[in-house]
Amino acid sequence: MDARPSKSAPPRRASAPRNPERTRAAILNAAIAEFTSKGLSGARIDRIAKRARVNKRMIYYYFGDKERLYISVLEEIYTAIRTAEIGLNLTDRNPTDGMRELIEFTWHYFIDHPEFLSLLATENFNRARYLKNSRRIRELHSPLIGMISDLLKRGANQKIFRPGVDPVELYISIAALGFFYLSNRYTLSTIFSRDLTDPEQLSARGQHIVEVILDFLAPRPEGNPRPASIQP
Amino acid sequence: MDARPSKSAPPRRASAPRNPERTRAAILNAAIAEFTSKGLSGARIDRIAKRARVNKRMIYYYFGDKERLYISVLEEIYTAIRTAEIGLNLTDRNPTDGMRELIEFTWHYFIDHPEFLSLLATENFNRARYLKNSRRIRELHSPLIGMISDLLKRGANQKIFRPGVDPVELYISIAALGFFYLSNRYTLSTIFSRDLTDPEQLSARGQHIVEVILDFLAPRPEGNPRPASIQP
Amino acid sequence: MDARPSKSAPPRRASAPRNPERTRAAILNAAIAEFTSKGLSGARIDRIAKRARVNKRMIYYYFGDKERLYISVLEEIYTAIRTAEIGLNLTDRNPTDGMRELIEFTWHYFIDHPEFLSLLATENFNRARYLKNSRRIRELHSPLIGMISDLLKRGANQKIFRPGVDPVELYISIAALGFFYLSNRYTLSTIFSRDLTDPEQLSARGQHIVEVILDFLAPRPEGNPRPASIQP
Amino acid sequence: MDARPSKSAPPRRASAPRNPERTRAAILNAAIAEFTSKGLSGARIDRIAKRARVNKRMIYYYFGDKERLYISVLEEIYTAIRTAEIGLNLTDRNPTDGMRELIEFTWHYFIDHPEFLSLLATENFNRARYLKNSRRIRELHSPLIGMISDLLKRGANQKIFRPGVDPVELYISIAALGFFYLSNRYTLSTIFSRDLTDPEQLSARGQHIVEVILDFLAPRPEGNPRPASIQP
DNA sequence: GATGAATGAGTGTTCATTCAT
DNA sequence: AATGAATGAACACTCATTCAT
Repeated sequence: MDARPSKSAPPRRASAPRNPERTRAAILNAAIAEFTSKGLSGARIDRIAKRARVNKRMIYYYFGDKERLYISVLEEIYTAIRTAEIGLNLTDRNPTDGMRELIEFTWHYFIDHPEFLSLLATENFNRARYLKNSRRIRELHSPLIGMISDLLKRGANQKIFRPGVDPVELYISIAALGFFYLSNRYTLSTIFSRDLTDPEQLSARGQHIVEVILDFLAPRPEGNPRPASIQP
Repeated sequence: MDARPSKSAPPRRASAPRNPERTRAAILNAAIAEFTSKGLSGARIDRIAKRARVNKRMIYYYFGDKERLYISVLEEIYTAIRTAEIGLNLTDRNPTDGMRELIEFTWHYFIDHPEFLSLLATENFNRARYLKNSRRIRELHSPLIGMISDLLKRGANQKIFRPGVDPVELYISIAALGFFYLSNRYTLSTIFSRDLTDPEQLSARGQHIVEVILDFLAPRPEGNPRPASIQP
Repeated sequence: MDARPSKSAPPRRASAPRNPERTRAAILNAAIAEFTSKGLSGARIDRIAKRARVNKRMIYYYFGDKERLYISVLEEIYTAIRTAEIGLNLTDRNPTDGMRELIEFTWHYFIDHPEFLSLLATENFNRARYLKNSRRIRELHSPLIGMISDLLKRGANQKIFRPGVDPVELYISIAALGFFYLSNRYTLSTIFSRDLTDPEQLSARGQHIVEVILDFLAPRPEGNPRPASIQP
Repeated sequence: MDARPSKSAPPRRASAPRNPERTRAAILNAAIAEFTSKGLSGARIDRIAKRARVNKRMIYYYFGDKERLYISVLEEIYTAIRTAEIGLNLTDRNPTDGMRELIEFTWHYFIDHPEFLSLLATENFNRARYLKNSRRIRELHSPLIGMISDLLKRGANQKIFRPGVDPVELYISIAALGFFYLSNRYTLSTIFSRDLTDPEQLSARGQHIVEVILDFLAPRPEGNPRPASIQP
């Protein structure tokens, strides 16, 4: 109604104008939140703009379209976890300690980064259609496998790990035991009438995962093979 | 469906008109396919009607709206897996055999029913908002837990399973090791450059899961605690 | 502001509801008007809906999208002129009379149907991209060429027309002399400071066109070739 | 443009920075191309900037807005053809030769300058709304009419042209026979299944136009009026 | 003179749902 | 029980134009 906007109340912005980096980051963060909570087809460009306190047009200016914004989000979150993993520096530890740390790190990373779980669920729902179009992603993951291989090798040499364990298979199991629990806790809590989000439950789950993986890695006692594996 | 197609016959339909049960079933199956491949927000009522060869209006006639149709789909697929599990009749087998059978059944059920994985992913994405509104679901799952409890108890009594294992925690791990591998195989295949859908990979994964779970269930050898669990 | 729409004034509609043919026709006529005045890229689906007093969604229901609506418009106007031409029944007249009638009909059709001129201008601007995709168009135009060929043949036999005139080339000239004058009258009026839309100007132009074409068709007088064509 | 591309050179531009004239010309040429191929409402400021290798803001700096840029384009192309016509120097030739040269020049100018045809089509589509706002345009066209009047007068005096021919009407016909053929060749080729763009067709059309116009200009043979013009 | 960043009002199109028969 | 027609609220994306430097 009033043509003269009052001096005292200019609308606050998350990104100061004329600050491209901040604008871009604000959009990216808003997009992570939106895609996390709504998925790809459920996400709304309008809401992302509002969350980022940015003109909708800017999203297209910086990212092209919804799809490429989504791909940027994927690259962002994958880069984040792989970067954090490298910071673990497991190569200096004894194999068991190192393995336990990796397991616990993974578990806590999943707990602390629900957006990672959610976005991966979304992307797998789409059969990784968008991830496949990302160039930056491919080379990102070999350090992780390298670290795990190193632990397994040293552990086998010291006879504290069984030999012949495949690092990819193992990592998938480490991730699976935590990822599935967390990403599916909503239906699981409902059908089993147990609140899996409860801190005690989470803590117990963490120990369970460590135990399951380390039991699997333990070498078979000589002359005393596990009953489980000698079933006819 | 019609064995005698006459010349003047109108185009065949999945559901003969004036056959309520068949119409309802056709809609439900079409909805399962659509929600599986597109998710909740991505699913289109129009496409479901087309898939079911049914007038769009019929969906509202039989199911009320999109949300209630989706809930019916959830009830349908949960009923299917729990019914199949009861058919296993594990109570007559020795604990190790029974456990292995349950693990393998679960793994193969997941492989054979991608709609189950996909719909659960969708529902968990929505934090089980719709499942919670279903009355039929709650009582469906206790037989499964009952069966697992029975196996664990008998195994512990015979000293072939370690004592004190929680049946819900265990089932979650059994499911996790297969579910995560399958539902996330698209991103995993991409980032690790390995085709996880390959039949050999699937077979190896099945054996891996059995081994991981049975290793965990194996009792600790007396005087020979696993190195893994005694790390300082 | 008022949530209760008053009984007395339900918005009038051009097309009664539940009358598909009328709805379709209303949309088509509105589209002709809109594409005529704004062109393809300037036309607005919203305005067409408003003109047709129809819900915007109905346009997509009946025509698919803007492009297919535009193609339907093209088919409509081409069908109209070719149908009108067939009604001329020139085959019963003497060649000169028949030719004059065709010329005058064409001239007056152009005057009376500015939408025809405008839509053809639009379509040629797009290099007939859309016309080429129309199946219904191709066979529409041979009757016209057939009629002209008949006139030319009879005229040549009676020695009142020169022989060897190509009917397509001739029709293009007949159309050109009227079409260009009318479609370009706006810039021509401006640059030559003469109101070409004035009825007297239009009438004079009609006579001019007849004269130009019939002069061209007249056979060369024996031993008296036209000076124009023997210039060194 | 630059003959000595140095190694460290920044990407070449159509307009070197800080060179106002070149920048302006680059924009104008890019605008001609864009308006020619897309029309007024279809033209995009962004694309013009890209074509001109110039910052979008510069267009506003030099031309004010899209509309004024478009008007500048119109002025440019009209100036070009009228300037070329003056170069013909018809006043020194005999009337028939002069007329034939004017006809052929016009025909070839249209063939060689599709942007002229296209932009006039666009402008007439808008009923010359923008041309009317141009001051520079009005006085541009009298030399052409002067030249035609001179030819007609001399021809009539020498009895090789019929008397009383209106120079504006005649020029419109000369232009019409070529302009319509070329600007509408896309739909005409489609509906008559004949490739009007073919060089042979173009050549035949040129001869046809000359013949039609010169036939019309030829004086009526005494005592032998053309049959065409004595119809009751 | 020149530029990257920012904006608000559209654009064509889609969707779940309801109406009338 | 079954159907074609109709609706309004979104939705992703675009555009000419302006701001700040």
